[in-house]
Amino acid sequence: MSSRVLTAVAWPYANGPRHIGHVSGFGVPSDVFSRYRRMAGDAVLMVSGTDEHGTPIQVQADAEGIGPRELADKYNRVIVDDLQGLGLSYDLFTRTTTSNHYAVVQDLFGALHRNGYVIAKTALGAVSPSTGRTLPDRYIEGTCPICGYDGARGDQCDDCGNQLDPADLRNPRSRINGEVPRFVETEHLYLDLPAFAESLGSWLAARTDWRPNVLKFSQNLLGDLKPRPITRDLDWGVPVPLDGWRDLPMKRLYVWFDAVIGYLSASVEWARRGPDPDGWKQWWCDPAATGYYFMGKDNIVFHSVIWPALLLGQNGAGDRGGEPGPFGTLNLPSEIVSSEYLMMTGSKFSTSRGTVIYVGDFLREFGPDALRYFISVAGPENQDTDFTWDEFVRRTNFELANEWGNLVNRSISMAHRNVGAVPKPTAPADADHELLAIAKAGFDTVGGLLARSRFKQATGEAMRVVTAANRYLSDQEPWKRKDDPDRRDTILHTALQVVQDANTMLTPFLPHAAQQVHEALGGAGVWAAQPEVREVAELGEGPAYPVLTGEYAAEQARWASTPIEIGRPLGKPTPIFTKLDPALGETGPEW
RNA sequence: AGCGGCGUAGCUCAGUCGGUAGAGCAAGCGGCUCAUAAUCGCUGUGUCGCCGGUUCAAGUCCGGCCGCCGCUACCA
Repeated sequence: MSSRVLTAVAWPYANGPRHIGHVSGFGVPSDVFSRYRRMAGDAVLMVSGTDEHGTPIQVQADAEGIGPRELADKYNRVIVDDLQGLGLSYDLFTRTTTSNHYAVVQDLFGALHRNGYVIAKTALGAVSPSTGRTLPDRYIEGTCPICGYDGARGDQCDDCGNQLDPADLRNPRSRINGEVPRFVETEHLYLDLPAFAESLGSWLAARTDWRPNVLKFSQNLLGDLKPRPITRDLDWGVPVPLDGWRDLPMKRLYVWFDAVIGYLSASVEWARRGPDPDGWKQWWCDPAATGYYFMGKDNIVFHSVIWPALLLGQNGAGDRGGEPGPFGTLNLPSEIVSSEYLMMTGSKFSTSRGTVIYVGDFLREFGPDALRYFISVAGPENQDTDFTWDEFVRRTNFELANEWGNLVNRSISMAHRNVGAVPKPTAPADADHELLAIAKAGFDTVGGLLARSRFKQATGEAMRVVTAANRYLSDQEPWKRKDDPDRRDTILHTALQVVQDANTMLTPFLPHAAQQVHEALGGAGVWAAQPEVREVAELGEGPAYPVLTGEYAAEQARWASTPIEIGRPLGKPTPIFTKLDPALGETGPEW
């Protein structure tokens, strides 16, 4: 039975290249999940894109001496290439600077506004005198009025920990250029979050299947909901679609507001580029469809509280009611899958401290599957986890190359040398049935774990099948059966069938290697499809841009045991995984 | 400061509903030689951070403390 699954992947911010911590949070888990669901026969729509608005983009653009659009273009391409290289199977990976995105954001804003969930307030805000742009609290520093610490930020003093109002700082200055900010009365629009307290509360109360920490964290926030600004004084962003605001050059929608709507806008863009422009509704408006959101833990609040509030508001289902907006009645998230942090010797990745590993560097050196495997089996699924080169080398050499790669190699080598093709089994023995049964059971076990996003355990269970096959070969010793070719061929056939099964189970984690194993087993065509970069024309006004998409429906991989074809010719295999130099484990790479 | 999380074998980590503590790696011994010196078997180790409480029974629930980490609304 096929069901519609929306995989909504957090949007990487396009102010620089992404590091392996980023992709361990949103990237690899979402792709493993999506590939599994597709193999299991579900109709998956996996969308994301680069998040390209906001002050940090503007600041970075200033630092590089280019415009924000140029900066976004630059890092959008870098990120698209990285994600393509990792094999993340997006149906559409787009960006927030498209006319389609602008239109969806403005339409959703309009619905919220009509339903009464947007309020205007005037507040004292800091602006940069030289540019006139909003200076976000965290870009202001000065002397803490409470403890006298000089490096206090506008929102909080790092020394005494008190929350601050930037207007209270003594000697306030901009961290961007040192100038003294001007505090001016400025009017902004706010999302009236308190008007969702009840509707959000009852929705959250029904989320009994969520991970307890996510649920509890979200429910705690409900007690202290405050209106949240959705506009900024900035010239880089989506214009506010209201009379009197539309043409103001220094009023734009706040980046968080437009970014989180990207899940919807990307789905709409995907449909508009396909045969049915309304196709996105199957994933968003059918109550039977499910939506899984993947992100790092710092992003939980946006997905468990704020995005649901926007959806409720659009639907006219907040505490004040209203009418459904132009998108009809949209589904709220089914599941929030958040990751903890991948750490580097006990602390966060940090560009400034030099403790950072960029995705692009990593891929060029080690390829995608070793990283995908490491993140799946040793990633920060339940708690912060250290990345060490030592463990990476060990996982790659022992688990991927020795246990799995060598199983593939030894099985196919023997069949190639003795038969030259997939051998024909005769009378299977108990041991053969037992191994086949272990493999068969693996589909249910591993599949069940993947459906619940338990990636570490799922990887372990899949590898258990590999271990069982290695043990089987040791026990059955087909290389000693020269005088009994029927028995030998039966053993080899059984081993190859389990290699096929294990390869199927490992496909979500190791899609590139899975394709190679498929071919080594004599298979033709696409086993596991990969995303590709396509240059597409803007749907409205604007330049062409690259997107990630793919023909995943055409792949052969199915979540079931596929019988290997007797007599199919087998060539001499070459190792699928190359081992890393153990010295790497001690020193790390050159860079 | 508030909120959240973590503290389990030398290392990295699992432990759903409370019921005699687990896996992998590392170490040692042995088997096998088909395979990328690969693989298979056997062998240890734990005051489950500390103190107290609930319970017939606590790694698991409750309270307090110590240590580490993260978030606090734009750094996964």
